[in-house]
Amino acid sequence: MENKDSLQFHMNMGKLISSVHNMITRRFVQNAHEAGLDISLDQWMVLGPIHYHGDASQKLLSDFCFKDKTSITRIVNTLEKKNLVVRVPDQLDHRVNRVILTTAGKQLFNDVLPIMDKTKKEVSRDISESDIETFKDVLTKIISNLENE
Amino acid sequence: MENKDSLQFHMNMGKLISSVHNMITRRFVQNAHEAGLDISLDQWMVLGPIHYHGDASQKLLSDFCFKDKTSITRIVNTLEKKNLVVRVPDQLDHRVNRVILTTAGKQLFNDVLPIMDKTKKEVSRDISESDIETFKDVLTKIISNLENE
DNA sequence: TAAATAAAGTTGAACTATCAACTAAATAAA
DNA sequence: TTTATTTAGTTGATAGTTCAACTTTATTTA
Repeated sequence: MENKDSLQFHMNMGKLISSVHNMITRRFVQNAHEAGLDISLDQWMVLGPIHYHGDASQKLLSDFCFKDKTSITRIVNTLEKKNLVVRVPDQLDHRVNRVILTTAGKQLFNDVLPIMDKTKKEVSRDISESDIETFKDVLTKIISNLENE
Repeated sequence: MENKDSLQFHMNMGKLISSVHNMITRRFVQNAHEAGLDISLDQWMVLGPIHYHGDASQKLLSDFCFKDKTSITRIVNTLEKKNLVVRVPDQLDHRVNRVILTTAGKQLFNDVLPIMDKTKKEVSRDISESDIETFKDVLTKIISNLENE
């Protein structure tokens, strides 16, 4: 495996991020699956803000998750199909959907929290607090670098 | 946008990585498109190792890119459809495909290199060398944390 | 050597991402 | 007020991801 390691050494940032992204996604789904929970990382990333906001519009979810509105439409479709959320048309602005957690959705949210923690621990094992901080700072900085179109 | 910023502040690592991954992908494709080049980040991530190795098997590409063999199959399909690569059956092991760059593939590779550089510069603008180093170290460490299944 | 197992790729299905084109409703401009 | 523009969301098309099931070829092992 020395060959692979040496290749890895040459990986650029984009490839590293993409690889890490895929690996975290896989590990999260795997951990959830082992706990008998059926949820993808993207579904979770949308479910969180829905829980947090109470009645988020899809536009807000889109901004918050840095996902395209089309992606949000389809993830909410999936969540709705699984009876985890419902769309409620806004009374004032008829263009807007408010996305609300069902009881099953709230239940799942609470069940997934420890899975999230477990995954987070596996990801950041043997990495110092200060390195994690720098890591998150850099990620945040990259977001602001790329945000202004 | 203070609201959005404060939300961003609460983003956990997984969400940050996922957001950054999506944003880099988008920016790369956008930069390529502005230069008249039609290539996705995933296609680029596979094209690179093909160029580097000369006659990589799909298995090697899979390991190197940390992508599922199914993903490699489909990305190579796309690259082949665009006449950028060809699959050549291995003479010794008939299970193996060797993936080779065509002339057009080599040309595109060279054309995309500066796009990659430009994107890299945009991504890492105003981030110190040492923070970038820490950032890459953490990514590499996460990969090794998650690699052992 | 014959049978079992492992490895390299492919295919189908379900989900996500992105782009472009679209509908419907709200707001701005004339 | 009527028209133009913007905004929220959906739909269709194409590409990539993952899982499971499958084919074909190599390698083990009995």
